[in-house]
Amino acid sequence: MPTIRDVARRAGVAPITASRVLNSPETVSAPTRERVKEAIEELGYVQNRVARSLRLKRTHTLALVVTDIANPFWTTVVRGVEDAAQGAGYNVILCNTDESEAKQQRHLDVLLQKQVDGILLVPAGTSTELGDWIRKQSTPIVILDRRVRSAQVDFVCGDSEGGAYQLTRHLLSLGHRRIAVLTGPRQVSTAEERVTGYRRALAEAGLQIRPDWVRYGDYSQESGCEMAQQVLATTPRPTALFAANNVIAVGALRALRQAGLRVPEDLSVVAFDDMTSGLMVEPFLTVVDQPAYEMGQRATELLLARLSGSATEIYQEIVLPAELSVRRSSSPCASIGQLVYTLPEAIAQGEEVVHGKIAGVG
Amino acid sequence: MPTIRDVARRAGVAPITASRVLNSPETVSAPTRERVKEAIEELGYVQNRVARSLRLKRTHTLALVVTDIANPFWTTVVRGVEDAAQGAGYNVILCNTDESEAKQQRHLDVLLQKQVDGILLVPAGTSTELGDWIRKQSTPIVILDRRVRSAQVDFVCGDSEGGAYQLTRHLLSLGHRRIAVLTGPRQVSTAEERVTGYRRALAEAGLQIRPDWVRYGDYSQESGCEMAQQVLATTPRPTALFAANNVIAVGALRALRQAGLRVPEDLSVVAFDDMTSGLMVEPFLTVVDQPAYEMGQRATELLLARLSGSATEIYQEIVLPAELSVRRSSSPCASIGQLVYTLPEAIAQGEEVVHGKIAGVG
DNA sequence: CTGTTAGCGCCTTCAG
DNA sequence: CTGAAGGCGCTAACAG
Repeated sequence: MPTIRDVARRAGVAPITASRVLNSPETVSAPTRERVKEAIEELGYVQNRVARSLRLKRTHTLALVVTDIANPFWTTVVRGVEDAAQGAGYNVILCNTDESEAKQQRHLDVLLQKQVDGILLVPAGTSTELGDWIRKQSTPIVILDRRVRSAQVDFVCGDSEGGAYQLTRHLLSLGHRRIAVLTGPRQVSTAEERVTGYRRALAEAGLQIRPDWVRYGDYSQESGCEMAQQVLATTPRPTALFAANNVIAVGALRALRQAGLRVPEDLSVVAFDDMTSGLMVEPFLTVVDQPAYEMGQRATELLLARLSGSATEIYQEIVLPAELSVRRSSSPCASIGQLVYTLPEAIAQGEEVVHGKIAGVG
Repeated sequence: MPTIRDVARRAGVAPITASRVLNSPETVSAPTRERVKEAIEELGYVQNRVARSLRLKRTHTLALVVTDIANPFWTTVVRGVEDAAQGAGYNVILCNTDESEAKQQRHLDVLLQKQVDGILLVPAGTSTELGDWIRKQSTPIVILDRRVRSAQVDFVCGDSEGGAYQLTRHLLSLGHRRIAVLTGPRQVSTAEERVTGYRRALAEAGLQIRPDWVRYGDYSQESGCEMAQQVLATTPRPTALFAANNVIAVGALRALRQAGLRVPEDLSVVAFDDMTSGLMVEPFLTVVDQPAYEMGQRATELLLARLSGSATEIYQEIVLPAELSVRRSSSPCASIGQLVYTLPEAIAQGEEVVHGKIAGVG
């Protein structure tokens, strides 16, 4: 492998001159430049960016640490990150944590050792002390999707609460009153915020929250299936299910099928996150869709801004809107045809009210 | 950022000793080792792997260049690569080419400059001279999915011809005679091999190939939609469509819906590649599924074997079997209820035979 | 078991 | 506009 010295020798110049031809050609006279370029061509010289990185203390490489790239939501985020990074001349190292904090820490350690210029991180599991750890690092880190405690960090996410609120409102507007939510781990902000949105919509409608219809799991298919089975075992059973992500939704739908229940005839199902990016022929599931691509893109732009030092000192929090797509999996509630939004309306309709809440649902 | 010299100074040893504690602890006496470890701890020392890579001429980084990570097939391959790489202590830089050879070459150049230890490449577009280029490089490269000309390279792929043959046989066994194939670019090996499998199955069944039922496109949804429209415009129109990948299938299904045709009642549809890895609730499409995860895994293992020099000198070609999953999108042909496999059988059933082929279909 | 020397390939400084 | 010297942080090779 020829080095820049070989190029220089062949062109009859000093190595630094060859270097300049590569990195700031305008500072070299045209004839010299030509000779160097010829030498490069003849030798098939390939610049060694590892040496360059060592010298410059910049690798032009970012890292993206996600829970699981196989989830189409993350796939799309990855694509957004990739495109934004490539556009700015950066490469991306991809890592999966599978929600394991140990794996996450191992990845982060290696990434810092490899001197990546910045890290985009979807915190795995609970990641309790991650916030403190991040603040100790000098490498810029942007957090995606899930809030970390003590949030003195840049953060980009979708509107979990708002999206959950929209989905729940949608179900309410279809006349559903008995709505269960199947969510992720209690410590994961998205899981909790989606429950919050659900609660808000129910509260606004004057409905009580029934605790056994709020189930926490681990964002896995198995968990979705189990949680669905659990809420189906309650009496009266819910008329609608809200799955807090796409994977849970799949698990829940499996449980429903196993129970011989049809969607939406017997039960409506709605979910957070779309299933696949455009590869669905006739999308079935009513969802709120987060702008996954944009999330990756914006997060990367924010990270790059930090790298170039052009970002303000204040940490940013970017919340992207989630958009409702009503499809076939949600339909009017068979038992209750009428929407009940407010307590006064409920009373007007002759609903029984107990302790300021509509009875018979909690 | 403390360096290994700082650690050494603090521990009262030479830098090389500190280095040894990191890289081959067993060669250092226990007490010295402890002192060095303490120093590392106290200083919060982080090894600089860029410097290490420069010295060792190994980066422990692989590159994976795919056409589009957003396609769930590639997503799964990526995951297989990731896992195999992580397991062996390697990181993966991900690049998308979007079928652009220019983009591909830009990526490859940078990756070589970054001194990646090996490259996994899904050749973009036609990549005519890629084979020659690869042989010139000293960096090990494993080709995925698509054959390159002059194949003195390691290669891992799914069984395109066999899979296409299976799908076509499946349609034939349902009584279909008028089967169109919608494939990718003529120069892409997978596109051509899938047509070959289709031809073989038809030939075996004694059926003529009708040229306007063999359409070449570019593996895009638009292309799939257009090709479907084109074959639908023929008379008599096909009773079954074979889409040579999942994206084409989606485009074709869109075209069918726009034309008001039901699947499978009016037309059967089968496809190469599954849609999403497990996120489909009730998979609809009959497909042959390539073992995408395993493909990534095997390719990575092969690459790693090359890196460690343990691989034989002979280039390997690994062809993984594709597996048929019969689902709802394919059903018995309405007009012909009976399977015709061989010419003699056809004659026995009173079919008109012209030039040794069954008439009325070509 | 430990240390000295030297150099991986590049680019910043400072001088010509 | 061009060059000489030096060092980024690390680890082989060779002493001791």
